[in-house]
Amino acid sequence: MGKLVLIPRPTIERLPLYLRSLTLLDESGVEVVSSEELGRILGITSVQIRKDLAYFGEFGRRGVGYDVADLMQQITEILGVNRPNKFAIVGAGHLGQALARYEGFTEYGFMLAAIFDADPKKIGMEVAGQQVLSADYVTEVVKSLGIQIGVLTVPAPAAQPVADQLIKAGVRAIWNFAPTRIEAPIDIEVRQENLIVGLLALSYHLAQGK
Amino acid sequence: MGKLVLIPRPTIERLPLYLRSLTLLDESGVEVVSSEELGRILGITSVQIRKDLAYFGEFGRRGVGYDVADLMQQITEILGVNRPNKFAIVGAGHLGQALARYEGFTEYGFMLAAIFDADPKKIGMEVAGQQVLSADYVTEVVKSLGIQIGVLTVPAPAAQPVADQLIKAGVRAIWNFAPTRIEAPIDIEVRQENLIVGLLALSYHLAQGK
DNA sequence: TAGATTGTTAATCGATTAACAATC
DNA sequence: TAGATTGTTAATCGATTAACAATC
Repeated sequence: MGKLVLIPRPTIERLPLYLRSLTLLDESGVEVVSSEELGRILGITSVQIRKDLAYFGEFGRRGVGYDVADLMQQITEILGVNRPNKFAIVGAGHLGQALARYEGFTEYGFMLAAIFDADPKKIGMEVAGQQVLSADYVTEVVKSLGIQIGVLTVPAPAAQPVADQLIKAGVRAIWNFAPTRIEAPIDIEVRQENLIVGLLALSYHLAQGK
Repeated sequence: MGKLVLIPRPTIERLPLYLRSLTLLDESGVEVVSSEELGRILGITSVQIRKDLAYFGEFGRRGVGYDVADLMQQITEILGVNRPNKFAIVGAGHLGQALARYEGFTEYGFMLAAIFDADPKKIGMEVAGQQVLSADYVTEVVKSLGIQIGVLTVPAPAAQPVADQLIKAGVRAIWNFAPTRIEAPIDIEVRQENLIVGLLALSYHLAQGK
């Protein structure tokens, strides 16, 4: 049983969009939505949406559409946001602090369990209800709190060593904002988020006069 | 002349990675690099790199490799980072401030030309050497300073109206961090950066016990 | 039953990878 | 010349879109 077909990465990345729109629809009292309507809201074709959902099951009713509350529930479970998820931030600079205070994460049950920094000036500071801890305690704290997700907002040279510590401490997923690739065992999910890429891609389009 | 072949989006997004690695190589005195070596550094196959570069010209020397300084220069021009690029941030919350202070952008010649917020408490605050201006002046200021890139770090409901103002003021590219789609004419390049997507995609992998 | 809309199979499109000729 | 490495053409792979049967 289980995943015989590999789910395309783009499909996984669209699920959060579906979830968000469904939540908004639910809040405005809508009970049923068609893939056509959902597609209009998100700027995605209805076929794409049906194809994506079909990877996980038959959630709709032919001739009718999808039950908003039910589909929300299904996607919530698929994405694993039906339970609190603890994450730690390493690097309490501007970006680390901004992510720590980002309310969107809390809405989906993500809890900032710890925030670390190597700079003595930052240690002890309060950020989003958490005291900044010394980066020396990453392994210890992450292990004892059972934190599963690590967010890296450290300078590039620190990224790999900190990632190693996080992995050793039991983290299973790493969200890396440092502009450098990190190596990790295949069972650790690493997501590279390079902000420079975003800005330079925009710049490219300006440069092409497009 | 010109773009007869459409450049794949993934190719454009890899160019900044090449540029970064080349800069590091250049700084450590390396003068020539092969696609093989560059690929090893970045975790990308050498064929991929050669294919990507070939869209823009013949930059290498067969049997030798690529001249680091020359290739840097070429990519710099392709990406349009060979001249100062002005950008404005709308939304001086935590994320907006973090982006305003992000030093990586400055390194590539991006200049924060203005930062705006609608909240009277934030107006007048100094962020990264700029006073936060009232969002009422977006159109006026963006137009008079000739700002071409707008960064949106406003709440979802404000995203579209602010985007409209930016476009009216002459912005040609928008980097949208608000978790909502924005509509824009096709000649305006819009990049959607949804942080929730990143975290939920990681969560998905945890949920699948992968 | 007729109309609407899903879920699935087949066709197309786009990007990556493989193979290899060109050439330094 | 032999070895190395690029640039390009062809093959493969993966994702999206089209077509349509199933069914509410």
